[in-house]
Amino acid sequence: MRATSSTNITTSAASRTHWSTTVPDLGRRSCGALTASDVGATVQLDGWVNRRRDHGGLIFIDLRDRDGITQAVFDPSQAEAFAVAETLRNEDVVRVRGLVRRRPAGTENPKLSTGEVEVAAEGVDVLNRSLVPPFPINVEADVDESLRLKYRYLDLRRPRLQHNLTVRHKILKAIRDFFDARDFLEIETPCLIKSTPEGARDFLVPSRLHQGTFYALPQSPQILKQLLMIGGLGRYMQIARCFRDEDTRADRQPEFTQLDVEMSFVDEDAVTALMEECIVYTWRTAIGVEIPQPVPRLAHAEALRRYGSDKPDLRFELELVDVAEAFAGTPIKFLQEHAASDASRIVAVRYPGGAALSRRDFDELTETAKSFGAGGLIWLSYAADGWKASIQKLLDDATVDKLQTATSSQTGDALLLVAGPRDLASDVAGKLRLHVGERLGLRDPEKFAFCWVVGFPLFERDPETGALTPTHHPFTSPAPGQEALLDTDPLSMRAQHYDLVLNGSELGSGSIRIHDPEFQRRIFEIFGLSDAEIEARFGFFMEALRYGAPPHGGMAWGIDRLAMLACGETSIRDVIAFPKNQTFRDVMMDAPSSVPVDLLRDLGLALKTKPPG
RNA sequence: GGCGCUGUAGCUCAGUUGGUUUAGAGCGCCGCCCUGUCACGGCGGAGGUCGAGGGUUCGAGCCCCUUCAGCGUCGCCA
Repeated sequence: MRATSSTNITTSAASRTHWSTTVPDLGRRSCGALTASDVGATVQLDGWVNRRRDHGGLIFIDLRDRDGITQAVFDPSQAEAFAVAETLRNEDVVRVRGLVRRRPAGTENPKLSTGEVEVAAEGVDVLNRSLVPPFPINVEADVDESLRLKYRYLDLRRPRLQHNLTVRHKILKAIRDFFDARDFLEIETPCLIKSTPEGARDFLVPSRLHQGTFYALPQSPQILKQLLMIGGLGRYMQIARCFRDEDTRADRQPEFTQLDVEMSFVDEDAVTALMEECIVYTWRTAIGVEIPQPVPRLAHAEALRRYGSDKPDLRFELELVDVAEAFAGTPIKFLQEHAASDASRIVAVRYPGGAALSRRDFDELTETAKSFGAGGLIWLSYAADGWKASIQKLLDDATVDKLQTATSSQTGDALLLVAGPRDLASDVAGKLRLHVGERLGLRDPEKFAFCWVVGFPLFERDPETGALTPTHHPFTSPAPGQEALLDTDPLSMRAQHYDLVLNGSELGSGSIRIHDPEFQRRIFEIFGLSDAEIEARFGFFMEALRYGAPPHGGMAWGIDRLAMLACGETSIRDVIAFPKNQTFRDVMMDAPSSVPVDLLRDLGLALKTKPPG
């Protein structure tokens, strides 16, 4: 579903009338260009038959191209053209010549930009015929996505995808213009690189010339852009393709596009300030939306406390409220324990108007909370005739009043209470907050609420193994002056890391990088790498750090998601020209697919698993 | 990888408790008619391995098992 289908894409006057390189052909027009001021001109239109309305003695052909739709009228007085028009069908490709004339009074079509006029056809060439398309091109019908993907070239003819790809182009153009104006160089980095143990699984490319060895496709240009800084390029950007061989998931593609940026001699404030300017400029230029500045900055801990998420949706308030105090003397044992423990939280999510919900609604909310990982949910409602709660008999008026004051609840509101270990309670409450926001229609897709989240911990504990792992990637520098904590209290270290968040989605993240080789080596060690592994996998990088690596930092944005949100779409597949489906297959080309045995032999490979089919 | 939902005409879908003959509808498609439509209109027509395989039953689109595909969701993805 598109929420911002009304977003206007304006096309410049020049491209409207002459978007072909065909010269000289002064009569050539796009199908969205003609207006009353063209009346009297003889023109030529090339396009697809969007629809034919055959009245027997008069035939209307709606001619469509990317720019719009123009009505051509065929009259028996032009016998030859009329005879051709009788044979036209949807998606045939035609060239129509004729005179632009004003439509008869009362027959104008206000739905078309060209609706005041029509072309009285004098001649028509059929440039190509079309089979009957497997799904309608000329109406916004609901079509199974796998069918759309199989015939992607037909889906691309529809206005929705043409609009989305236009917006995406404008975003990329705005970004490039922005960085070009600030002395950044767009530098291409290779796609055939070395496999390095990073976060995700690498795609591998077997080498024919060096059998038994493999290139890896980059998960991101991370190391390469750091090497560009060591190479003294100073300011780099790239619209880069990245590849990760991970398990499938909604809104994930095995290849995706990143804006990649890196700068030397900068600190966190410099990078975030620049990137903030960039997003403001991009939104303004690409979709005409002004982002209020400054973009709010939230500390990581603060984001978790107030919103229960490190990527909070700031389109609405409904902040979480800690209410442990109200339960200090409660007879309810588990609440009393959580209230007393520093490792726990008791969090209230206010549900405006929630007192009107039925018992059954609250039961459903409880199930929802459980699906988020909660042990259970306590609800409390402030109805006009008194309060009600899931633990009615265990609550007293004083506690209920305290809760109402603490959460600024009004009569008619409800509270959803979650108690548990700090991280879990925050997470569940944060998800409930989003759920309530969703139910109340507060997550308006036409609203854009950006924020920065900063001050992430440098390390976290792997919940399964208990081992220390970098919160983001192993190249992130700790906050200035904290290096010594590595030996004493690593979990207290803050990272010079920053996330840009939009409407509850992480759009991108960046950091100031480590440029000290010894410190980098120690981080790799914590990452679980032995000296031998560091040498084998990152030896080239470690060596580079020793040749005068400048301080540097940067950021990367997910362009697919950015474009998706800008277009008001809910799937990144709708802003990618040729996406893979949910199982990462290209159903149009049929990829991945088996290959001839000779190719494998040339590569020195043999299959252990027979390909299907 | 786990769980859930879906699979019937080209498309979007209906199909009752397992039992009316030839499995329906709208759109699309084909033919004929129609000079102001723009979701044109009128009349007529074609079009189905009910995802695949197996089972239960006198009888299966419907129930059971297996399998394939798609979608959604969670794990996973620095």
